[in-house]
Amino acid sequence: MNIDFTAIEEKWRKAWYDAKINESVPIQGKKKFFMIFAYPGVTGYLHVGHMRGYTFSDAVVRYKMMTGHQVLFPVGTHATGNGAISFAKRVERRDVATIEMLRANGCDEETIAKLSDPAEVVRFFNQVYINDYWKRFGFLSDWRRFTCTIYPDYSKFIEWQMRKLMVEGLLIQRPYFAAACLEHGPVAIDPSETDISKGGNAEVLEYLLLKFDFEDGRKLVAATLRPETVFGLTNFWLNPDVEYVDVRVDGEIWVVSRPAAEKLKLQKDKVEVIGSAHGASLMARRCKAPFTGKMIPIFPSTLCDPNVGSGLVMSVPSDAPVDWIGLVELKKDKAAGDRYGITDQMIEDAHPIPIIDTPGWGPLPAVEISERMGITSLSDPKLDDATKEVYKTGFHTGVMNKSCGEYAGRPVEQAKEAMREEMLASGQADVFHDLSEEVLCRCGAKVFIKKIPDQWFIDYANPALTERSREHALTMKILPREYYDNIQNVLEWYRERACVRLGNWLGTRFPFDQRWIVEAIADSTLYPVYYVVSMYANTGQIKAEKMDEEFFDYVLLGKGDGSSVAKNTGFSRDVIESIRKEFEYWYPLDINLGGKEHMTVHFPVFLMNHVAVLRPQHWPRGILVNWYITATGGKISKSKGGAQPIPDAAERFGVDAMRLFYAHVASLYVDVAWEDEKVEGYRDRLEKLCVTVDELKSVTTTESSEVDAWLTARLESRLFGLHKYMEEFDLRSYVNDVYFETPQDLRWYVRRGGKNKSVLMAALEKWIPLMAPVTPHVAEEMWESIGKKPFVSQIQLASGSLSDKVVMEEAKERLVSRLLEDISEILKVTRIKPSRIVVMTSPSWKYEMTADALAATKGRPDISALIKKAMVSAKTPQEKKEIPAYAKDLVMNVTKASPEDRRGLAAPIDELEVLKKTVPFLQSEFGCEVLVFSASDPGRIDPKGKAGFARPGRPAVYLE
RNA sequence: GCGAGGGUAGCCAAGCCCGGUCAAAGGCGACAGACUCAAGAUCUGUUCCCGCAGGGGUCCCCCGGUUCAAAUCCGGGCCCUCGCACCA
Repeated sequence: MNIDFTAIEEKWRKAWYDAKINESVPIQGKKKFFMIFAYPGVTGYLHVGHMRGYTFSDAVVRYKMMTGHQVLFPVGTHATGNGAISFAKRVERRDVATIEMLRANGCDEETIAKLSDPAEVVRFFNQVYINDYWKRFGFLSDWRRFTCTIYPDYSKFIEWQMRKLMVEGLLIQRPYFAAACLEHGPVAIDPSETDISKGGNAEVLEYLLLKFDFEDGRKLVAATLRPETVFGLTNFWLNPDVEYVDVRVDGEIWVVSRPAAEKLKLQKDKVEVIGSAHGASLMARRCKAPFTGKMIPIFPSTLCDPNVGSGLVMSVPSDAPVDWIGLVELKKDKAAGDRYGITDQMIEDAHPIPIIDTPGWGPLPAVEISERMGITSLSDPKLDDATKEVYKTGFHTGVMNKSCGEYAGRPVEQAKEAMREEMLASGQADVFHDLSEEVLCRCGAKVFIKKIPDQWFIDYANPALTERSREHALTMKILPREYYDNIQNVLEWYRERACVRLGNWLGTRFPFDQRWIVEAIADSTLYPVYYVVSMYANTGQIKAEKMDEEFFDYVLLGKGDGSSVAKNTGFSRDVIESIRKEFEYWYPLDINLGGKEHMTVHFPVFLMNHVAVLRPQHWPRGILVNWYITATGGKISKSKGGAQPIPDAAERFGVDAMRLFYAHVASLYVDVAWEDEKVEGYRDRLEKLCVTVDELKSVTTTESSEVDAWLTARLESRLFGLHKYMEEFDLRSYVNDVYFETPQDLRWYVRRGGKNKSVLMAALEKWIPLMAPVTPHVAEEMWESIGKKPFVSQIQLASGSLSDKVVMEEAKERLVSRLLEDISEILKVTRIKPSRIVVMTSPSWKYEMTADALAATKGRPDISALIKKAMVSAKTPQEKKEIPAYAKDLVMNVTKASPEDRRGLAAPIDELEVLKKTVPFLQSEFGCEVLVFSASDPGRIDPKGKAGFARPGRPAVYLE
């Protein structure tokens, strides 16, 4: 069969949206379910991987809709930041990759021309996301509520949120050191290099500047990451070929390199270059080390890079391989020594001083590792690794040794921090930020670290807020389970977070200072709230410019007076009241689903902002995290492309096949590679199911059979299990049952001789709706094909049950299928072609003993009690002989039995009767005569004495 | 640096929290049989090793431990992946 999935999708999509079944309306008194997925940033086309989480959400929402809930499933987009701006810039300068990517996605030239405007970029992609992705996939989202973070009404909401945070005392100001281009302001340093043209992997390093007193009162300033090593100082390094400058800082005169002076100007107030000093002139003189007061000589080193740190370096040859090798080389270089007046004795005096005891290392790790790695020259590239290794092990496992004064005996990790504080407090040191590698702005200019003296932060470290959030998180449904635990730690460790920024960004102006734009995380954490309001703004019933603090306070916090709000905003009182009522109805948010990248950023602040601003009854109730769909070779990247456009994939595989793939290919909580063949497999599966439905609905026979009751019961029990899965949002198990196990049931029914039209139709009427959450288009089509009225999407699913009757029917059929397996196994092993099969059910005493064993079970049944009881009522000597062995066997089986087996064994079924009715089926399966006896029937046919094998649930078999 | 997750049969992937139901679900692939003129589709069966009676052996990255019992718990090791540090 060749099914035109695209046509089916189009048909039902249109039908749903025409009938507006996606529009959310509160029904007071009815249960509600409110779910969102973390809206995507508008930075280009999405790829097939992104649809995983979105589709999962839609499936959950559809399921909820079919189980008695009014649902709200709104969508929006996030355009704050520089994504659209940098996209527009790439288009403007006709960036080849960007243009090609647009064309590959079917974008025409006229549109491309428009996309050099960021606002157009946002408008364009908003439309792409809605139409080409979400509607195309049949989402039952309420489109009337769509919002975007740069809409004016959304901005009003963000302003309100910032005001509330201010009132709560959660907005604080303090200095901050940010990467910035002097021309273009702050830039983001990240591997995708959206703002920059070089240096995406750079890190911001925090150096400590140590001040060394020089004889004339100036201070030589060395930058270091390891202040604790001052105890091992032996000398100072300066580059004789580099120009150094005198800089006036806070009344002191510092000597640093010229680039360092420029950087300092950006990070400290009133920094002034007042003179210059050539490195060579300082050679062989002495300076006084901070902290220890030791006098050390100044030696030349060409390795002092004026662009790194301060351009001056302190030398600790015991723990820094570079310093050690520097000394070794200097010793060999007589010419340099002579030139600068450095004697052998001076170098000799600069021998390494052991300062840190590190397990597994000798007293001088730098010397040791240089020898081990065979490093003898400063040009050896292995120096980097050597330095890292010594630093890492020393920092984590080292202890300051006895020559470290009051710090002796303290772990390096602690000593470092304590010494830093002490030197800063005494004015012997200062802090300096620098980038670990060169970073260039898009404009080509160098990026520096710049002090922002008055940066605003949201105080997520606030202890009360943290505590309340953590407590609330414990009451939430957070999946996967690991994250439920881990979010406690994330919340605990969460620190102040910069919430506004300068520069050219899209977003909302900070209400307390218009120079700032609210940062992209800060404006995307409380927003589920806004979907309640957005619909009214979209329809023009309320106007952005009038949405003031009083308005939001009233509808979201229940504060104030409705008539006053109406008067001041000019909005209709009815509208205001219904927004407020809707908010009270839909909130709190039941589930927020987002990718795993949100675990340490979005989710914690999402939670904390709710806790900070809203009333407790409106705090969120659940978080679901999804892992990624990756490309076979690695992560599918938005910017780097390489993945097929979503509409193309939809056309090629069918939307429902993709939806099925997402839902079933793996648990939500693992990454999984996208493979065309797999998706094709799911498409084939769907086609098969369509065929199955077609065949079953065409059955016209009305004869009843033994298995009619079983099929009905089976679906009851499946239904019951499915709801259990969905309580845990375990869509994968749900799909496995609906799409793979249930068709097996139907096949078994037919194989067993089931052919009753009305039983089959009843089964289809139960089964097809179960597919509606995951493959809704195909489900609607099937539903229609069996003569039902649309929409299957709106059918209420039965709850299912595990009643005694259901258990008994399942146990009966299990008896039959197990017998079938046993016989097949024996046939396989013996390679007999049977002429007759004899089946023997257990003697009654075995049933009795089994019942006793099951009843006794709390832990293990008592073997001897079972034996004693059976012996008393034993009728024959043969029986007495069998009892002990059987009892032992039974106890083992009962302890190991699954709940299902246990229920089956306990079910009161007459095995002899059931099996006698199965004789025709067995005869046709094996093509020979089948006889059924009780093992205690004197007339049984059992020449090889197999009757003893009989157990309840597992009759004995004799073949010949 | 700070933090998280993971290594299961030819492949993908459940199971692990709550030890016995586990030779380990399901899918894919492969093989065999049925149907068919044939192929495809579909259905049935097999797919770690041994076995002419429904059984036995070995197994879930490696090593060790706890236990009557470990894929599952604990300790150590090797390897992989990912998140964060004003991209969102």
